[in-house]
Formats: sequence, C-alpha cells, structure tokens
Amino acid sequence: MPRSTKAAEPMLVPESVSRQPQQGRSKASLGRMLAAAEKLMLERGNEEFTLQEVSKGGKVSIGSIYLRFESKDNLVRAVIANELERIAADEATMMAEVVAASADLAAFMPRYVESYAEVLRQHAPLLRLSMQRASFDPLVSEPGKQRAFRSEEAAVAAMLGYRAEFCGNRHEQKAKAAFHIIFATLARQLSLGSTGESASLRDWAELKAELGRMCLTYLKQAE
Amino acid sequence: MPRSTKAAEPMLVPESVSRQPQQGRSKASLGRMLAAAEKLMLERGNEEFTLQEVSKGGKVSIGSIYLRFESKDNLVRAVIANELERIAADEATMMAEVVAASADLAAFMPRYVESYAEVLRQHAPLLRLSMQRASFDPLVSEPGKQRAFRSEEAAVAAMLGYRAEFCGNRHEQKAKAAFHIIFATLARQLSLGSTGESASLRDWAELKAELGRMCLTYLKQAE
Amino acid sequence: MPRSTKAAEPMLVPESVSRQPQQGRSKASLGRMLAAAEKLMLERGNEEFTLQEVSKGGKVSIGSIYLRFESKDNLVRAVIANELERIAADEATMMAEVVAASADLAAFMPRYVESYAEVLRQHAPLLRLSMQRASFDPLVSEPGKQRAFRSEEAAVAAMLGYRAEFCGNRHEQKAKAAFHIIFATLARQLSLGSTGESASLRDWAELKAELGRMCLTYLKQAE
Amino acid sequence: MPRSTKAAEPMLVPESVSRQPQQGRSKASLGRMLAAAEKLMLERGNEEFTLQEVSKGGKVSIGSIYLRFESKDNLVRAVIANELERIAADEATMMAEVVAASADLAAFMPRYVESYAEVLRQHAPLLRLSMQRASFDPLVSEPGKQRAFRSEEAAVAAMLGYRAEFCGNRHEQKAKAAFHIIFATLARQLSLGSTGESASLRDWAELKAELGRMCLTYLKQAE
DNA sequence: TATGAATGAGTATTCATTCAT
DNA sequence: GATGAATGAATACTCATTCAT
Repeated sequence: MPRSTKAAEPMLVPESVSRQPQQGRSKASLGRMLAAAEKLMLERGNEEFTLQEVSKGGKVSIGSIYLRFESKDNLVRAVIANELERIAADEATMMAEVVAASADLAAFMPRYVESYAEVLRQHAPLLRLSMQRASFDPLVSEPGKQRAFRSEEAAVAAMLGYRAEFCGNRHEQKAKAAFHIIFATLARQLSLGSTGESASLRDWAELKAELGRMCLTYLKQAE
Repeated sequence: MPRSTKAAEPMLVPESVSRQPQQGRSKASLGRMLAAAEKLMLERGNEEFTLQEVSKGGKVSIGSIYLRFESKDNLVRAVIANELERIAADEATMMAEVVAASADLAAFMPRYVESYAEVLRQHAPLLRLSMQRASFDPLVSEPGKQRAFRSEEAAVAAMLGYRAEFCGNRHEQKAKAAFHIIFATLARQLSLGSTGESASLRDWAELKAELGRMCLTYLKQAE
Repeated sequence: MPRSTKAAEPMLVPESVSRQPQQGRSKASLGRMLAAAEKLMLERGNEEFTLQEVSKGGKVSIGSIYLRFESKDNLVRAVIANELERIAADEATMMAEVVAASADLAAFMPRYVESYAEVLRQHAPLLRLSMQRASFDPLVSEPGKQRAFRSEEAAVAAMLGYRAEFCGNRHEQKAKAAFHIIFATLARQLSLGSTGESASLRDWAELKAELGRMCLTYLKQAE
Repeated sequence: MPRSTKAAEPMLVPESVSRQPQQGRSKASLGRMLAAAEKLMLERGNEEFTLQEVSKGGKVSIGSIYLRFESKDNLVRAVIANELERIAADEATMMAEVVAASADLAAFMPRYVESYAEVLRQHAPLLRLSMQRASFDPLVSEPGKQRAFRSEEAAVAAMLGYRAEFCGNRHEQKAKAAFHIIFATLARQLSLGSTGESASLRDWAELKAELGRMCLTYLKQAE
C-alpha cells in the first residue's frame, strides 16, 4: 500500500472490513484465513507476506480471500480489528476485577498498573503491529484512538472512585495525567510504540512498582 | 528490505554505514544525497522512495550512491544516524543549560521536562522514522538503545545533583524511574512510538506540567 | 477469449448458441440475461463485462446463464445473433417499401441509399460490436457473411428490376458493384468497420446524395 | 486496458509513445522489442500477448521495455505509429507515380484505385490492428484521423489536376466523395474495418475495375 | 572515480467456470 | 432445474543492484 487510503468508513470492527456474515463452512474458512494471516503478520510484519502464502497456509483459495476482503489491506485490518476487540474485552474484565479487589487507592494503583501491564503484555505482538500500521493507515488509527479514549475513560472513572483520597481539587485532570503516564510507560516498556530504545531498565518489575508508587504519591500528595 | 539484515556491525555512526572519509566535491555530493534522501523519507516514510528519486533530487548518479553506501538500507541508516548525532548534541546542550539555571529540584524538574520535550519535538519527524525502523532493523535499534542509555545516564546524573532533597534512599533507582516515565510520556505524546492513539489529552502543555509535578512529588515525597 | 474458438457450428442463429427452446419463466429469464448482456456490451464493449454483472443486472443466477449458454462467448454471440435477425427483418421491410415507392431507377437509387443508411444507423451500435467480434470469431463472421450475401441478393434483385434503364450489358455485375460500394461507404461512415478515420466529410447527408447520384450515373451511363 | 486513456498528447508519432532517442545498442534493442511485439500482435491480436513473451522473443529484459515505454499500451501504440509512418510514405510515393504516369482522368482513376488498393493490401494486417485499436483508444484514433485527412487532401488534389475534364461545377465536392467511396470500398474489401462480411464478390479485381469506372463516369458525366 | 542503462524476480487482483446443495 | 460460493491460473509493472563504458 503506497501509504494512502480511500474514502473510508471510520470504524474498524471486523464487519467493516470483512464482507458478509458467514456461517458454517464459510465461517471456518474465514477463520482459517484470518489465522493464517495473523501468523504470517506476527512472523514477518504487517505486510510482509503474500496472499499466496495465506492461501497455502490457511487452505483457502485466493479467490475466497477476495470473496471476504476487498483487498489485502482489508485482510490486514481485519486481523487487527479482531485483536483490538479481544483486547477491549480483556481490559474491561481486568478493570472490573481490579476495582473489586481494591479497598483504597493504595491498593488500587499498583494492582492496576500490574494488571494493565499484563493485559498489554499478552497482546503486545499484535498491538505492536496495530500501532505500526496506525502510523499511516487512518482506517486503523482512527478507531484506535476511539479505543484508547474509552480506556482512558474507564481508568479515570476507576481512579475517581477513590477521589476522597485525592489531594488538591484538579481530580479529573490528575487522574487523566496519571493514566496517560501509566499507559505511555507501559507501552514503551512493552515496545508497543516501537522496539528501539525500550527495556533498558534492568528490572521491569521494578519500574512497574515505581510507576504505581509515583502515581499514588502524585494523586494523594501533589497539591 | 524484507525485514532481515546481513552480518551487521552494531554501531550506527555515520562512518559505519557510509564508506570513506570524503572530501571536496565528493563530500558535497555525499551531502546532497543524504539531504535528498532525508527529504524523501520525511515526505513519504522510511523506505517509500526510490534511488532514482534520490539520484534526481540530489543531482548524483545512482552509481555514486552505491559508491558511498553498500545498499539503500545503509543510506537510510546513514540519514538516521546523522540525525541521532544532532539530537545527542542538542540534548547535551539543553541539559547543561537546564542544570545551570536550576537552583533546586523544584526548579529543575519542570524546566527539564519542558526543555526535553522541546528537543524531542524539534526532531520528532526523523525520530519517528528512526523508531519505526528500529522496530525491525537491529542496526538501528541497537545503537538507538546505546543512545537512550546515555540520555538516561545524563538525566539521572543531573537529578542526583539534587539528591539532598530526595526522600527515601533508593535515589538512583527513583531517578531512573523518573527519567523513563518522562521519556515514555513525552515520546508518546509526540507520537514517536507510532501515531495512533496519542494526543487525546486536550492540553499537552498541561500534561507536561503534571508530569513535572508528578516526578517532583515522587522524588521528594515517595518513601 | 484468447482469440480462438473450439469446434464451431457455422450458424449463428439464436438457437445455435443458446441451449433449449424455453418457455414461461425460463423464457423470461433468458430474455433478462440477454437484455442485461446487451446493455453491458453497448456500454463497455463486446467482452468488457463480467457474468457477475449480467447476473446482477438481469436478476438471474450465474448458474442460470450456464444453463442456457455453454460459455460467456456464446452469450455474446447470442446477443449479436438476435440483433442480426432484427436487422435482417428491418432490411427486408425497408427494401419492399423502397421498391414499391420507386417508379424508376432515378427514384430508386437515392431513396435506397437513404433508407439503407437509416436502417444501418439505427442498428449501428450493435452492428459495430458484431463486426468487431467477427474480426476474430468465425462463429460470428461466417453467418455474418451469409447475411451480407442475402442483403446483396435482395439489393441486386431490386436494381435489376430497373434493368431496362441500364447501360451496357454487364447488368448483374454492375448492380453487385453498386451494392458493394454503397454498403462499404455507408458502413464506413457509420463507423461500423471501426471508428477511426471516418466522418471527415463535412456533410454526411451530402455524401449520401453523391453516393446515390454516382451509382445512378454508373448504372445508366457507364458503358 | 479498461477502455479509457489518460490526458494524452494527440500525436501518435513514435516519439510521443517511446521515451528517448536511442542509438547504437539501445536502438537495436528497441528495434527488437518493437519487432517482437509486432510479430505477436499480428499473430494474436492487438493486446493478446504478454510482455513476458516480448521479452523472450525480442531478447530484451522486461525492465528495458519499461525503460522505453511507459506501459504495454504505449508499446502497442508505438508499433502502430511506426506502421502508420511507413504507410504514409508509401502512399505519397504511390500517388506521385500514379499522377506522373496518367495523362488524363481516364488513365488516372483506374490506376489510382489499383495502386491505392495495393498499398493498403500490403499494410492490411497492421492497418487492421490499427483500426481495431482506434475504436477505443483516442491516442490511436485521433492521429489516424489526421492521417486520413491528409490522404484525402492528396487524392482530391490529384483528381482536381484533371478538373478540366469534370462535368458540372461542384468539382471539389465530387472529388471528395469519390475519394471517400474509393477508400471505403477498398478498406472494406481488405477487411480493414473488420473482417466479417467482406469479400463476397467473386472477383475482387473486378470490383476494383468497376470502382474506377464508376468514379470516372461520375466525375466526367454526373451533372 | 563516475555514470546510468540494463536486468528480472516478485505479487496483488480478476473473473470464467464448476459443482455441492 | 436453480443457485452462487469457491476456485486458481494468469499478468503488468517496480525498483534495488550491477557493470560496461
């Protein structure tokens, strides 16, 4: 793809890039082509595979792929969209569990950092591909932004559940800042944004601990 | 490049990817080809240009390019290496100025965050390319890590200059954590890691302020 | 079709390319597919359409098309054959009227040229497609020749009805020549043979008049 | 080609579709690719060949073809343009000879018909391809029209050289009509416009004779 | 040194035809 | 009879790299 995309519906749910609701045999073959494509994307990179390979690996004909997807680009987007849906679900579950288990902010913050890190870590490989692609494909970046915004809302809401413990009065603002800083730090450590210069701190576990501590101190003690 | 790299010398100084110390006319034409390549990379992306275009834009023959660089990949790496050197220089200057102007940690932290953000912002476009490429090219990611490590050392040293004000006794560890968190947050906000999901906080200026405040509180008050 | 044709029955009546005498619903759907194909052929060219499109436009399944026609080629031939039948009918009617209305050769010739031109003009679009296809498909060119031969016979017979006025004694030969020249000139002017270089005479009406005059003079006065 | 063409310079001289004036080895390889393409076009039809085949047959690399021609379409156009130039030259020579050898119109007309028929016959195969292509490619049809117009001018001028013998006073008009009728008849007989329904007159030699006679009678005796 | 013409492997996409239902 | 999902062969074009001059 020469780094440009057509008109474009802004949503990246699997339905917007795939073609028809499938069932039975069709659904199975759709699954096989998505799985084959995902495998290749993870091994080689977002676009570094051929449809020939997907056809072979997924035991589907080339024509079948074009029956479901308008283009190779849309196949790539579908793989990403699928993963983003799984992540959103995991994130929601995680957040509910963390809130339920945390009596106060001091319990919440480290647990949240740790759990969020784990969710991201589990999905890191495809998340990385998703973010790489988002850097030039609006059909991926737009819905990605939506999703990030909903993550922020959920996290901010959870923190504000402990607002009685907050210091100062810019509660929401501070919660937002905390979320951004947490996400940025975790993403970087998991090399989501890129691989390059991350992971130089000997102890990643340690950074997570400091991150929780920092946010806790910030929310409770910064004016 | 199909995501693989040959032998691979681990350094990415301009000399390791370029061929020989140039002089006079040769040096000028080397400059023109680097400038032409950089322009194209910024306009289109890391590899989305042809050597034909570099040849035209830089008024150098294709043969000349291969006289200086073993491959197109090495040309790309040289452009990146050049920029990384400029960044390192700017960063060192910036750090010296910030330290000189800051009497205590409360003065240092916000000024450092602000100034570092500015340095990164100025170099963001090529830095973005550099990080994209680092995600699959060890010849870019390895030296990138080195450079990041030196940035960390400098920042940690600067913060430790104010260690008397630190709370607790894990001084170095906390300084390292602060640096990581600052860098990750700034990088993300500048879309260095990718573009996708960044920049959802209304006020980027505000995030920088919070970031400084958070680190300050953390260093001075977290046990 | 890569310019080759199988076995090949030499007739191109609709029955030879279609499969069975249809009736009721089937006949209606046959009509719809022929109409849809004709529409597409006129819009885009002889083969520049897909069966998918015929299926959609004619509200018939792809399978249905293959139930009636052995191949896409035969569908195209059927569209052409249908049109050729319509033309033959129009031509016969036209000829009868012209003869009935013409007392002598001086009345007949211009009227015939004019009327024949009108018949060809009305059918020009499909006639053009027919002739394009005939250039490489014997299944179209062979029956086309038959039809042209019958046109010639009818025209020659009509002219010979006025043989008393002919000069010289190679009556039939001259009538044939006149027919050929008339047909060739009209066909060219209507861009039947191709589009290219036709229609450069300012006044097409004028050319028809000259054509009639020329043939009249030729038949009555050439030795 | 999906039957549409870009902006388009209206001329179809070899220079407008080819890329650079060649010399030496380059010129030879350009010649080989044109010859190979022409051979394939004559065997199969205008576009019914692959560049792979041209590469093999002409002993040139695919890349070389694209070095000379922007597209396969332009290669086809170049083959046609070359032939059109040769035809124009032959036609001019022929016309000069015919005029030089003809004392009066009675000598000129049959000789002209005969000679023009011969020129067209010699070039018939490629001329046929040219006209087929012209039916949908303006880059071929436009210059084709120009060329036809110049043919008309030359023929009309030649006939008017004998205007003293003309009857009536619409001299130019009649000469034009005669040319059109001659060209149309010859073209049709040579199956230039298509193949289909031509050549049904037993004796093609005879038709040419009648054609000459008809035009002669027309010019000298039609009022 | 310097040039830039020549090379040719590699790949997304279309669409006539088949055949299980 | 009717359907339309599945098949997969076939092909124009790009561009990094080489090497004769």
